[in-house]
Amino acid sequence: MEIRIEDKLLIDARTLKTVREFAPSREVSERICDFMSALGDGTRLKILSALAISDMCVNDLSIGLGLNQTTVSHQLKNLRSVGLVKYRRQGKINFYSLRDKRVVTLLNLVTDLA
Amino acid sequence: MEIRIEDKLLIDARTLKTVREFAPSREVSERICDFMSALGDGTRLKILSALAISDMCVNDLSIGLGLNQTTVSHQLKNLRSVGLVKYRRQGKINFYSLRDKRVVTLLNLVTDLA
DNA sequence: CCATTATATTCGTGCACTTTTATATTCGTG
DNA sequence: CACGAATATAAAAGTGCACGAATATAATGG
Repeated sequence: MEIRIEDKLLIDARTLKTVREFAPSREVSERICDFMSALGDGTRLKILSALAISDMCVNDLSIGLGLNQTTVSHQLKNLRSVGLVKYRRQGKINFYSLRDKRVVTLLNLVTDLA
Repeated sequence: MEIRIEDKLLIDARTLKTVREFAPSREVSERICDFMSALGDGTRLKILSALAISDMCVNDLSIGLGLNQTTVSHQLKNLRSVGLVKYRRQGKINFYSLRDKRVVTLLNLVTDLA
């Protein structure tokens, strides 16, 4: 009679099943990771914190936060790609804002936990 | 008369002041970033999702999730260093668990947002 | 149409992080 | 004590990513 790999585990088969079912799917996991990674960077955190107060254009973010313009532009692109910010164009100026205000809630929760 | 850099901004001085005051301090920002980065990795997310179901030892995590033992060990160390998990030793076995169940709440919130 | 302002993009570089391979450590058992 | 199991650590290899310099694009004003 053969011995399955699961028989070597300390946890029971039922728990293992639950663990595997609870695990986020490949796509969901990837979305979550991208989302969290976006919040796991000092520069992006600064930008988000600023946008939590007020919509701002790239130049204001750059000068107001003391960051290079290209750096801000880069990170805004990243934040856009994971859907954290949006912008509206007005002439030659781009006004950026948070796409979902719940991000502020999230940031507060994390600040408590961290 | 001199022109200060702030005079070039579109946002008013008052808003700028608020933005700068709201910005998390260096240390807080770093803690948040570390914390979020820890959640921004597929392997660590798997481990945390598993621990959300049940305390588990390294070997069970390794086999149950299909990951190398050393990889699990490394990532558990990372998760420990940001205070996301803890463990209790029992003989030669280390049982890992979530340090704060609110992490599950956080994960659910993020899953909604992402 | 030229200059200027605001923003984006391309590209190169350096650094940090993940993973793996190999080895060490710790603990239980015969 | 010798051995095997469970875990950790060290070293090496591969990868990704943030940042900045230079350049491009787009819009406005003269």
